[in-house]
Amino acid sequence: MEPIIQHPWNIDEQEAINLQRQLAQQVIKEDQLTDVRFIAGVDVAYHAESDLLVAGVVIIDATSLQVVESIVIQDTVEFPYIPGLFSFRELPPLVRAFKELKTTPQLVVCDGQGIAHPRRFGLASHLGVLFGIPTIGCGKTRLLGEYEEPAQERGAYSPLIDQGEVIGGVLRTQPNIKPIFVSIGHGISLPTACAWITKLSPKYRLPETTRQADQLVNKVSAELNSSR
DNA sequence: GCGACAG
DNA sequence: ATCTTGTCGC
Repeated sequence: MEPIIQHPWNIDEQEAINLQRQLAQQVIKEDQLTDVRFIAGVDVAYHAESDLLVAGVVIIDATSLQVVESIVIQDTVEFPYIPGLFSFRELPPLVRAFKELKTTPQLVVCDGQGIAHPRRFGLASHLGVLFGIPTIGCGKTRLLGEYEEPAQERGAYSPLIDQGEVIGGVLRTQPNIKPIFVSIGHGISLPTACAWITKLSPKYRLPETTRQADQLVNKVSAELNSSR
């Protein structure tokens, strides 16, 4: 699949921030999902002491949660890790991986935040607007916002709030286990996003999409080291 | 100035 | 993210 909008990646910090403020206006916070049969999961692994990285995307069947396709590509780091500008580091390689997909997903789950971001435009929102596809931001930790501990039952979630605005949900995917941070990426509502992440996490804390993508890039990343 | 800070 | 072994527990 190809991006529906294009913009430069070789920009500086200030230009990146301006771009986020502009593109954030295109984020849709209502459900636009249609016949969700395939869901994509993405992740990136880095090589310490080098500028190499491995980006991967897996497609899982929405019903069986089994992997039906996976793409892995190797690339070089071109942007530093700056909280708030994460997508400018991981999106370039992920876009390359998406271009090689044969299967078109109807939903994408990202390892990082969606609108739970200082300018309401985290990795998930950026990827969603770029491809014009529904996305969910699913982070293991918080970037910003305050919240109350959610109930202990699986599927329970409490609002993540910043500046008096609900920017996401702190979701309990497994009973009595540390919750994860879910937020709207693009083309989906928070309740629907939390429902999907809960469905995608029948056995573990993290959804199958990110677990599978994680295993994929880590495996390839490890083989890369041993062969040197 | 100090503390926080997705991966 | 990555650096890193064993270990307590279901």
